[in-house]
Amino acid sequence: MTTIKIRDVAALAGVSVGTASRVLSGHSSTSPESRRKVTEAAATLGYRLNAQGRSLRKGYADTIGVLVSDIRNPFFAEIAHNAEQCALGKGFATLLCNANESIAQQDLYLDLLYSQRVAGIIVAPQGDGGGTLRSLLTQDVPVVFVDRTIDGADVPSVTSDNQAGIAEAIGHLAELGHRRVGVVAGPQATSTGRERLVACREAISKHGLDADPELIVVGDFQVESGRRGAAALLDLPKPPTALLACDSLMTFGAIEVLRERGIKMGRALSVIGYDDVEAYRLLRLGLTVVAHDPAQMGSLAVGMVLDAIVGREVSSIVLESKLIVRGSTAPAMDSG
Amino acid sequence: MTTIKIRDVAALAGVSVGTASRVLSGHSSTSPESRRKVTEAAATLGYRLNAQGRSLRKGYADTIGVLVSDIRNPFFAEIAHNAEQCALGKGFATLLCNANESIAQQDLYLDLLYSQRVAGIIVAPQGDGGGTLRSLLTQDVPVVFVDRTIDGADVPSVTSDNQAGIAEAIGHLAELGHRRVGVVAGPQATSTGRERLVACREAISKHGLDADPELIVVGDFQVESGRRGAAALLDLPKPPTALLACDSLMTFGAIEVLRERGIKMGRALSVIGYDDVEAYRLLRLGLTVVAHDPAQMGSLAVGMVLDAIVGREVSSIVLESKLIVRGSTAPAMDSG
DNA sequence: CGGTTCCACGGAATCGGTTCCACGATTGGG
DNA sequence: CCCAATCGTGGAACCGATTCCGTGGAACCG
Repeated sequence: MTTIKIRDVAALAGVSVGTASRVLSGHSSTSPESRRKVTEAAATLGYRLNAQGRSLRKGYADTIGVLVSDIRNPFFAEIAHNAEQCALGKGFATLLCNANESIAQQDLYLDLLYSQRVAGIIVAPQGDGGGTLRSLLTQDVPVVFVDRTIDGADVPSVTSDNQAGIAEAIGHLAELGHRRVGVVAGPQATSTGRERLVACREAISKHGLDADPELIVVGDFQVESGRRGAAALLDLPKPPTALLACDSLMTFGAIEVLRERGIKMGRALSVIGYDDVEAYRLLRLGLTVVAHDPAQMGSLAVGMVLDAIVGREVSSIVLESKLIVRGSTAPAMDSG
Repeated sequence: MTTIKIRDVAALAGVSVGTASRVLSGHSSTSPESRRKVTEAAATLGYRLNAQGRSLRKGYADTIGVLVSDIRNPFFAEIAHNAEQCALGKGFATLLCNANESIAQQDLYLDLLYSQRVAGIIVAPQGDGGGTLRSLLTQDVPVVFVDRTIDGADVPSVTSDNQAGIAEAIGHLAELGHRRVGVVAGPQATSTGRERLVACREAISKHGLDADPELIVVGDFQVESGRRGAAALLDLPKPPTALLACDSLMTFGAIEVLRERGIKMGRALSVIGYDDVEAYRLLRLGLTVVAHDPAQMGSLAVGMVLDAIVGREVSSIVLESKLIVRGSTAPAMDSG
């Protein structure tokens, strides 16, 4: 079956290609008579637009790109889902891409999105801002960062106040009498990984907690690294009495280890997780978490990128990050 | 900044556009000399391909579409992630779309994917196969169904043996002495929802369990409907002693209700969940589940659609679906 | 040394819509 | 009644890359 082009529609309708195009894209004035004939012909033939042809001529597509770092991470899935729904409401379709926490894949998909001439790009970036990302910023496609940023890049962003969230979390543990707090930090190639680690060190020092460097392990935002990190901390000669994991997937991994070792959260060990993910509700006592609002991040980012597309000034937004206390944190048992 | 076209590259390299194209796409023979000059010129100018132009001319793109029904569902996130990684390995980029369990959105994104002239489409379909889906199948773009199917549609698919999985699950409960098994079934607009419900009824009847129709409630594959369903079952005058939820998100919802009511899984109530999702490991005693292999579903679907693209015959695959017994199921307490 | 083959290349047609331009017809105002 | 403005339309140029076709030159063989 050969595909139907606008030429065929025009022929059947007995009008010129130009008129058919005007009717189908609906932007110029056309007579009711040709509107009827063209619409009818298109329906009869089952005509379907070729987006390539259209956006080649128009120079851009009614499409935005959303590039998240890991679609299996429920936090990013929520951002992506919300961004997509919000964009759809504004008449933009979304191309969702998955960098899989790999800079090479991030570059690959940025290239793809740009080559598709999407109208704008929302990205949770990683790396140092080199590679495709840097060269992309010199092009005229609007980019908005979400969740993460790149140092020195002049790009509007929607982020959370990581520093405040972490400070509150460590403060909470300090109040409960914990002196040795283990931290499973995120990758230092991401702004969130760096900010959260810095905030941890600051808060630990501010509250005069044990600053033993062995109490900090660095993971990569994946479940497995949460497992390794938690295991390493628990295996220390003098293990921590509380544990903070700086990302939802690493939190999963850490909790798995506690399960396997029969360590009870909120009793033998206090635990603070990251992102208030739906799945945490499976825990009987609940999980104390540093919470963000991924849904809002997604929709705000879409608003910003659409503003940028029509040339409006947009400025960065920092959302609140706050501690939600549930059953997984409790006073230190062997304190003082 | 005006965008760089292949014409500019050719000019700087001192060759014709034809030669520049041949070098950059690398399919025809070119002299080492022009290869060097063109590559150099492209790098100097920061040339980036316009995919619109290319695929308009070639008639298709090196891109496949993956349309899942809910990206926040970890089961589909896993399928999508795996499909995308697998496709990437074969040189295809993936456009990931989210139907959000809505037929209208499914149609919208199918239209989008087709208008982008993707080389093939993987979809977890819903509805009766009408609308855009039916007309899409008359076009020449290969389609592969994943997880779900549409009755009467002649489309290759990768699915799980729902019937066997459910039979095993109900059999397990029957062996443990349960007579009243509550079921939170999926939406009847999906093949998986229908198959699983039928399998439940068959198994319940086969084992001579209580066939009280009130023991079956129908949800929509979302967390909230799992909550409502579980609550309704527990509120029955004569509540079930075991519960089976037919999807991962509804399982989440059901467990939340048990948490809130302080009902202990594996003691007061036996619970069987669906899909062996990572998050279930948060449960201390583990969750007995009917498990599939979403990773394999994703990669098999990609293999099939790529085969179909090059014109090979492909036939449907039914993957195993099996029960994994963990701590959430136990002998009935008030049995006999 | 002559003829054939093959390679690399330039030029041009092409993919499918959109939009500019020009023209004829219709309408309204003076 | 005539001129001007307006509207709808057909035709053609155009977006950027690929690919077909034809040609010139080098290489190879007899």
